[in-house]
Amino acid sequence: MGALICQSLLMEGVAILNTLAYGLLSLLTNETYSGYDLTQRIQPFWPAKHSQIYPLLSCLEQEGYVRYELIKQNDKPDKKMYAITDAGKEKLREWLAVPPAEPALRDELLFKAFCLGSIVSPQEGRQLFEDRAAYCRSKLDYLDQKKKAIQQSAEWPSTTPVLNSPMFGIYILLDKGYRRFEAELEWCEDVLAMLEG
Amino acid sequence: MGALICQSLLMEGVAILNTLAYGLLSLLTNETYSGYDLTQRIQPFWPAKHSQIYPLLSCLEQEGYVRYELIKQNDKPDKKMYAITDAGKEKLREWLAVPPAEPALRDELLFKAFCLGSIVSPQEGRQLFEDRAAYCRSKLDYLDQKKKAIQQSAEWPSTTPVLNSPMFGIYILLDKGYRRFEAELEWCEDVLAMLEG
DNA sequence: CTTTTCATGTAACAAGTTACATGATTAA
DNA sequence: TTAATCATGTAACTTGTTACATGAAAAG
Repeated sequence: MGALICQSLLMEGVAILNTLAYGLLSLLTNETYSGYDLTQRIQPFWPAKHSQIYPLLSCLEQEGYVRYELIKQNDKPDKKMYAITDAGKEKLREWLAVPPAEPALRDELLFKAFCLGSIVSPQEGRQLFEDRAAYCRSKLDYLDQKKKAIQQSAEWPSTTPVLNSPMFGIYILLDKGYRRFEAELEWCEDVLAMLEG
Repeated sequence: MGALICQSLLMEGVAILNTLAYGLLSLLTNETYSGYDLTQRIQPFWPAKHSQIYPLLSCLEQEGYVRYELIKQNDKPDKKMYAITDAGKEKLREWLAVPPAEPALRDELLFKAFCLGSIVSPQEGRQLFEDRAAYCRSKLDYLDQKKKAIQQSAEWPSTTPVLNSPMFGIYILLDKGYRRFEAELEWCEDVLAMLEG
């Protein structure tokens, strides 16, 4: 798949990148990361497996949007640390100005919840929503911890988020995640209350 | 693609269905729908195009999980009204007991928001978040309207949602959507305030 | 007069997942 | 001793999107 993108060029010789590729470039704007790092960090924004990331990275490298340095390690396997190039930044800047596509949420719990009035028993429903509530709580714990870590870091000068800080982007995304799971947890708790009474 | 699923059988001769297939069966538990109807109604829960729905429906029909009646229309094209069969309900019931996979959210705005601290100008940021806020408001309007329509319908006996009603499932999903976009809108407004001050 | 809605389908392609492949270190 | 973590890659497959194909009615 990666190979195909590398070859697919517009008439002017401009490579066409997909959202995942722009996502990788976005993550690389502040720091250098290995393919392994990127695979983990991209999950909250755009779920993808390493088998999709690695070929895409070599493709971005061939196109000159990223470059890597091979880091030899003793205790762990060697790794390639990727950095965005000026061409990559330029490509990303163009994309940022394009209005984003509609967000896509795929959640099978919604189908199962839909069946609550018909073929799902309240018993099964309780199980489903208790599990999801627990999932939300674990996400909230994690995000809270991350937010606090940023607020205590050296690059975070004031109590309120500062636009000029490179941490600003990460901060508002953690905040987004927090609000998302907060709302979902409340929903789960309200549905559970309905299933009882 | 649909053809492949129709042929892929476990050793015991049991067809393997994907989430989209179970989603279609879920929607068919209360009412009969055409492929066209299903394509529209499934969007909020699991985005899919008609080119994916139609072959899947014929596949489900071949496996005996749904059945259709051909409805001839004068002013509009003829259509196939699909209904779930007993075998389909049994298949769905089995699936409902299986713990659901993690929800997958893919939203390119998140990447663009991430770049706010680095290469996105506050000007561009404002545009992005104002557009998303408007999108959320339109969704909230739509969902509010739908919720009110249910509350005023004949099948909705009391002021609070009733578990036994077949409307219960739809109601809690509309509620979920409402909370989701409410939280997202607040986030957009808070980020916009940060971009100003 | 052009676009949207209704309605169903297929073909070609892009995107995403699962499985295969390797291998050392470390924690449970 | 089993599993997880780190680290990179490929092959085979499934899932999802775009484009092609048709055509009448209604709304702007």
